[in-house]
Amino acid sequence: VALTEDDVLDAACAILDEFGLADLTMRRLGDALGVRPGALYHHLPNKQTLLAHVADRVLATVPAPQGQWRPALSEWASGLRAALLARRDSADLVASARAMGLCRLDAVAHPARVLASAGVTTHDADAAAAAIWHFVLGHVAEEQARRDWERFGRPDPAAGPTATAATFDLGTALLLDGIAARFSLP
Amino acid sequence: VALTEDDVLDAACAILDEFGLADLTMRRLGDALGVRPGALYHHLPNKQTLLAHVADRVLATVPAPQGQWRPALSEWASGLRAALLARRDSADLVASARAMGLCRLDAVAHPARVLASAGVTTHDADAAAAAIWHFVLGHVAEEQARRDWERFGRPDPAAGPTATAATFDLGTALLLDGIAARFSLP
DNA sequence: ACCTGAACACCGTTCAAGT
DNA sequence: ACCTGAACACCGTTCAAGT
Repeated sequence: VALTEDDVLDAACAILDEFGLADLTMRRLGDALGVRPGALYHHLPNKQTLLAHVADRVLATVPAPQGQWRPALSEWASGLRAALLARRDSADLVASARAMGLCRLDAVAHPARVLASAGVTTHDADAAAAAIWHFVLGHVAEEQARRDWERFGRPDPAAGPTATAATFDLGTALLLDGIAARFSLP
Repeated sequence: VALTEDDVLDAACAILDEFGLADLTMRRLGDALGVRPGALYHHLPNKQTLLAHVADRVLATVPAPQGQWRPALSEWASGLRAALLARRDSADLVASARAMGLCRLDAVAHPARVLASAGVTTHDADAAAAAIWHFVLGHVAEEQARRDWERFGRPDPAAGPTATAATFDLGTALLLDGIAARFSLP
């Protein structure tokens, strides 16, 4: 039976979760699928788009925000964080994939629309949604990097304040408070 | 004359600015210094710490915050962004270097102290400073990624809202408004 | 159409041997 | 102490040739 692009993506996700982004290599991927590295290029143009498709898979699992703006954006932020934490090293993946435009932009367009329909300028709504997006990606990137580092690093004793669920909740609360104050939303 | 660790870092910064992080390789670095790749390992244990030292150099140029909390944090945020934008691809560099603890933690400790001396719990101050940190790094990472992509990518027509100076200023304003509101600071 | 086999042009890192 | 020469174990990608 012939290989599918979905088969390749499934195997890529499995390697990612088990061994991390540094070990997700075209050769290892070929091995996992019982195929030579070159065969992968019949299903994907290059590694870059492979990673972009994995990033798209991750973002596809974050639920679209709905309801009143504040709970909607709050749940969107934690939903995005949960989706990223569920797939190892995916914050870096999504960040670089989005930069090259291969990533689904809806991810940040949806929350912007929520703010826009609450009465905020589309210009301000875009910027505010982007601010939450950047905070979440930066926060989770640090969480996942530390997780990778702990997996085979030293105990890493007094390394300062750690990025955790509590710092995440406070960060998003600050942004939502700021949105409420600056755009005078209820 | 013998090579210094500073010589290696200087050459690394030059390659970074001219060719980007993807082309900053131990072999190219050796070529730029007129030396074999293996010779670099007499001055640095590995590439990872080389990158961490470059990240430290970048962070060393961001001025420490002082004065009233709001202008102090505002200037610290834009100072951090300016320092990162001055060195190509440095946002990714700093993010990964900080994850492994090799980076100077003072970078985020200073703004936290500003908030603490304004009357905020050290716990909350740490989290709020980390929130600004994560936003800035996420924002600049996207700016630099897009800059890299434009350097030899397609025109990239309607790629949605771009990370720019305006979105940066609004994002930090939201965070500062949130800090003022949540911690009831003047 | 899909895959093999084999190559091309690279990597980071190590280490005996020279000076 | 510092560097060379040469190797080791990898990379992503391409492409004729097979089926």
